[in-house]
Amino acid sequence: MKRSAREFEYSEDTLQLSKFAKALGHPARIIILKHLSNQSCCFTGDLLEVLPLAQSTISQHLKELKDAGLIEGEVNPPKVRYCINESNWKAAGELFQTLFKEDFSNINCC
Amino acid sequence: MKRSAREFEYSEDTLQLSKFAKALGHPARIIILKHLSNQSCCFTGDLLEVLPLAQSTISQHLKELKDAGLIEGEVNPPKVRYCINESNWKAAGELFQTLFKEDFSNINCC
DNA sequence: TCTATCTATCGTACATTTGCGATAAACTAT
DNA sequence: ATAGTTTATCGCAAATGTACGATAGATAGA
Repeated sequence: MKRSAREFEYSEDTLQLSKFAKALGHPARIIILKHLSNQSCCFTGDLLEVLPLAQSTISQHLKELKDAGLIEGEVNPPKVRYCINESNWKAAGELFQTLFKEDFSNINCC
Repeated sequence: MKRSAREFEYSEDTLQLSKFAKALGHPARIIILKHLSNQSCCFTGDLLEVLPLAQSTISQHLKELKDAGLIEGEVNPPKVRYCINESNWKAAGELFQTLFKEDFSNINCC
């Protein structure tokens, strides 16, 4: 096994899953996603009412969620409406479900 | 809404979910968890054969997974056997499932 | 006791993340 | 044109994450 992270290729699924997970790895972003998936639909920056963060910080979190593909924004000046990106959301859900499908209930381990 | 991250309390579920997600937010740790959940059972540091990383780095990743509660290690000198922490694994699976349960299939959005 | 094996931890370097205020950009409405 | 509203981006500081080699600790076996 190569001892260099550079030349190694993780599988596409592994990379995708870790990317989604990383995007979920901050409580503010969980709040945003919960908010977006509760609102039956889209949404703009009244996140300022929901999160204890500066506008610029929230904008940054939105950008990360967008870069991860979990949400998308529709410019509707001067506002921007954010929604869950449904296909990627579905894909993410499936990747997590696959990872956690083992239940170990009948395995006598350790 | 307070404009200070310090004094704000995220809900327990949100914090727990983001903590689990953060632990999953690196491909090496995904590999480790997949490996541990495929082996029907426990495991030690033959992760060196699986990952392109130095032993110390792998040890660090294991520590993060352990700190997040996703795995546990049983010292069995000079080796250490790592296993999925089943109850936390189950809890994590449920938290993710809850987050992703919406399917949006009948909502006309954006 | 000495050696070999396995793992954790330390120290270090570099990159990324998180947060803020200030500012710019884009459009509406006056 | 001007002013107001909303959001993104810049610049900065502090904290955290990632990776490595070197070293320490714990134990089994010679």
